[in-house]
Amino acid sequence: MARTVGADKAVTHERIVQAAAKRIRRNGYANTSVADVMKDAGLTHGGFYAHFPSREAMLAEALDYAAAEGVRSLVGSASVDASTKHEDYLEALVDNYLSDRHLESKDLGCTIAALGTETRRQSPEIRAVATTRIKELIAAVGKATPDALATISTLVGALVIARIVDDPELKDDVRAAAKKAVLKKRR
Amino acid sequence: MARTVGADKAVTHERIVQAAAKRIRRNGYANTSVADVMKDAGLTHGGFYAHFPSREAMLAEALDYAAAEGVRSLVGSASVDASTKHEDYLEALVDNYLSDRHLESKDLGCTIAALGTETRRQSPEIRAVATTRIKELIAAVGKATPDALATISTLVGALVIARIVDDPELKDDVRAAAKKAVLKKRR
Amino acid sequence: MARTVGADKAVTHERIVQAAAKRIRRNGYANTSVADVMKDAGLTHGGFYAHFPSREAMLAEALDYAAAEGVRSLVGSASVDASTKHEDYLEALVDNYLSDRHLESKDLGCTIAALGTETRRQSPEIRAVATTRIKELIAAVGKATPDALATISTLVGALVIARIVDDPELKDDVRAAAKKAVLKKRR
Amino acid sequence: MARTVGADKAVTHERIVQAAAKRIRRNGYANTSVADVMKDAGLTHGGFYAHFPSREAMLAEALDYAAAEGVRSLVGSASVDASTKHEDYLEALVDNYLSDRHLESKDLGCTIAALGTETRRQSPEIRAVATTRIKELIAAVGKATPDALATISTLVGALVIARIVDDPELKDDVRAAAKKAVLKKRR
DNA sequence: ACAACCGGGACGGCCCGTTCCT
DNA sequence: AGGAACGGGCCGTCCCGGTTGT
Repeated sequence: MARTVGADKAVTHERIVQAAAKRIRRNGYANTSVADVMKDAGLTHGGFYAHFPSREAMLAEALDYAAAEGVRSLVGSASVDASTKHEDYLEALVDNYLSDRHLESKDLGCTIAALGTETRRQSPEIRAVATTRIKELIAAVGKATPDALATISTLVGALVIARIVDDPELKDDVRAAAKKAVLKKRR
Repeated sequence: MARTVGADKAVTHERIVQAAAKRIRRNGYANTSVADVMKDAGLTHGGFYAHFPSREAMLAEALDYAAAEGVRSLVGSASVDASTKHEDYLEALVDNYLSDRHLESKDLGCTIAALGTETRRQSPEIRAVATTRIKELIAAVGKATPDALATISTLVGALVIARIVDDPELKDDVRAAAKKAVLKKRR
Repeated sequence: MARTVGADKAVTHERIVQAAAKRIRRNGYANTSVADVMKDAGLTHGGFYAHFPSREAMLAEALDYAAAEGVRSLVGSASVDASTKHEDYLEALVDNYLSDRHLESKDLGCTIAALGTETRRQSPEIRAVATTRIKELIAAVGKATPDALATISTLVGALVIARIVDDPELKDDVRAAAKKAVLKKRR
Repeated sequence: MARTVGADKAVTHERIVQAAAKRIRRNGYANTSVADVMKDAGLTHGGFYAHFPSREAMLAEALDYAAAEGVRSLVGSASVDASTKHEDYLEALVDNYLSDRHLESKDLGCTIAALGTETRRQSPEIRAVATTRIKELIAAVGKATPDALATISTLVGALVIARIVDDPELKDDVRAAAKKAVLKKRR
């Protein structure tokens, strides 16, 4: 549709951000080049600086987008409604987080488990974005358990470790241990 | 520069590995250049390929060295001896892991918390090294608690998160929650 | 001592400087790219930063080289020896400066007439180099006439103007007027 | 931005030329980008090619405008009227040209002293424009002295040199020598 | 034989002049 | 006249061989 020209630009901007959000989770910040992102978005690298003042700014937006999506998918996927009991909700959430799909996912999912150790070395702007979204995540998980901080820590750590190791059995053990630890606390 | 004339080749090799081990934790794999490492080691980058077949191989050795050191420092710092009670040992270990010094440390300490999310994207060789060292870490922590897997997950996750966020209060909350969760399980 | 290797590097360095010295006079600073200079020097641009910390530093060296050569060619070409009288020396110098060869020269000759108005906009480092060489030029011309400053100004101005205009007659008029003005003062 | 709705196209054209005229004197041809000029003119760079067939054509017009203004300011500032004696007129003109204000001026004043050495490397169109305006300048100065060509050469050369050097004393010496040389000839 | 070094090719982010389509 | 996009170029950096002197 030939809507407003400004809308076109906003749409393109969003497309770039989405492409970048995928790329950073899959390849990390350092291996996310402007040209690659633009190509993923169906554009050439020439027009990039009409949309962002710098690569840095794009990365910040991409992280924001990715992290928001991560929170949504974590909370939302735990098919929850008003009638769900807290215990069931928490268990669904944990199962979702530690699921094979999430574990193997490369360009979606939790940004802490995907970019955590790299985010520390990014600019203050990016870290501020991360901080905001982490607080959001904490608030969301807080609805399921009073131990949101420890729960998130355990889940993130387990996923990071499980994603590193090449031993399938160890992968499973880590996840099982994390699940048990998180749910045990509820008793 | 004829400063390494008397040096054994193995010694030079080791010096390069140590320099790289520091650099990868501080800057990540991607931001660790051959030239920088060699400069840190007091050499020129010209002779690098006399010591390693590729940058990749150096990174693998560097991770191995860094991870071994990480395990040692984690276990060793919790000044433990045969007479120490398990509860005290675990608490010392946790306090050490979550200490300000470790949190702020940039070129030393736990390699999972420093390089975890990047290691997933490295070569199989590097991941194999990581896997071996992680198992070693699990065994070491297993001497302090039967819940080694969950304990490590929680600690790693907490440190990763605390290192990302720019909110000091949140930093402390995350660490406190992790400590409580880890020690509570012992009761 | 590995001086032949080092000498090789010094030779290459010099070759790059010479190529750059030609290029800046022919094309100006702005149109002198690192890749072009390296190509002129028979190299690829990949190795450039082993010889210079930055393009800027190369430009400064290139200007220094070009200006020194300019002074030499101006003074030296005025075939002068101990027996030459001052009047003859000055006239030879002026004729040389205003000669067709110098006028048409694109990559050799006086750097003030070639780069003067661009040098003003360069970095302080480059302007410092230019200042030093200009003082050298003044001293050299001062051996031929007490009015070195005015003489140089007139000659430079005339050459700049003659090089701009596309009217051959005007070119000649400007040069003739400058010559007359410079030599008249000696009477 | 509908701010030029009522503006005549010729007016906009003129505004662009004026902005470009300032920019080329301040930054040189090479550092004058289409986008910057348009921004200075209060427009976006999208509409540029509705006014000029190319950047080159704009530069030619800009030089023409700048040079015409340069001639006007040089002759006009030497507040002259029919009753002014030639000697006084010439002195006023020289003082004006060598004034601190003109020396320090970055986006106004004599285009030969501002763009001389760069103009040589521009297209024939631009050089033709320059030639025409230089002849105009010669005619204007010719009303004050029969030695217009030498006078202009000396003044331009002095200003170019004084603008390069970073030594304030040398700056003054060059200007003083040029003034003396130009006025001495009248005796 | 071996370590150091110079050099090469490629790619990174950023910017520019220009065109197409409104 | 504007907005969006394109293709190419530039500076700087990287990882890695070929060559050379010891």
